[in-house]
Amino acid sequence: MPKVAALRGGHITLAAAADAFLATPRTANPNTHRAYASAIDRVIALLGRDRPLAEVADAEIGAALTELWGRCAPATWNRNRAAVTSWLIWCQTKKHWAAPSVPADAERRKESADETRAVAKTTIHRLLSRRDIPLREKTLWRMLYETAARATEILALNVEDLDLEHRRAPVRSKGGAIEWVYWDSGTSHLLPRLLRLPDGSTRTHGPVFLSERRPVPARRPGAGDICPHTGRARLGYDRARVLLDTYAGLDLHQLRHSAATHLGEAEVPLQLIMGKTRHKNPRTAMRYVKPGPEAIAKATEVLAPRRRTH
DNA sequence: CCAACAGATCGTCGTCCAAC
DNA sequence: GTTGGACGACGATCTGTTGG
Repeated sequence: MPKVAALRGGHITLAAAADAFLATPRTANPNTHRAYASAIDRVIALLGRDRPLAEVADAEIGAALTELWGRCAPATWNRNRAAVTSWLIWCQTKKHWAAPSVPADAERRKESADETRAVAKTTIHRLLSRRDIPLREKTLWRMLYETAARATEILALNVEDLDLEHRRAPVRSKGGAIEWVYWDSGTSHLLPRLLRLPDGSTRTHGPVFLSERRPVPARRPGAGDICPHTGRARLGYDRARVLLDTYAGLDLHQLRHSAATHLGEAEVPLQLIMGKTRHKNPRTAMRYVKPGPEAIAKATEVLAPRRRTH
């Protein structure tokens, strides 16, 4: 490192270096900026905001990362480590400041793909056949399991989206493309009941899943999230999450993951499971497909030479 | 009228996942 | 394998309802 650059870096505090980095627009997405800011801010708070950047040793960066996120999941560790790495490399290469590096021993961790938190098929079936579950929750959970869709996608559905005859509905993916989710007879029986109004008629428009209370004036949602028949607001993700947690101790995502896992256990081909879950990347879908001992034993039989009887 | 309650929402941080 | 944008999780908090 040239002496001039080292001198320039010597006057920069951690806080100033962080501010300079974060003030430089990197992406248009505010979430990314927030994530970077959060990670870097916690590190410099630990090390001392007013310390000169040039005086911080590599090992201190490593120790700070370990203290803050050493016990978090690998994905979290890697993400925050990447933010700090990006910041320090920017200081070194773009600004030519004397700055520490993320030490080699604070290496990236493997994001193991084995924990899917899928629950047993019997657990799902027992939950869905319970009699103390209100119609709305029962329909939502069954629909989530049968469609293997993300909870936000199902909660975003409107009555006019539902193709009840063909047991399917379009969901909009990120690129704006239309993808279809499919359900089975269980959901098919429940949906008409859910859409029925007290006077016997049927809801034709607006959110499929509604909150139980009228929206409070201070938090009135947009017109598209209000049922034109009842004035109720669309059921939100968070409320739906609390309900499933309360009744069953499960997460909404576990219904989707369990569906994919159960399809895999039934030896449904990976391509089909990907079609169902609408995963673009086989690696993602493969996380949920874990052949059990029985399936492996059965596959082994294929390799055995045929016995011939003479 | 008040306190307890429960549904609904917010704020913030953690995790997922598909493009690269 | 890496990255960063999108999305989920979860405790805290807000708000309307209910029973006394």
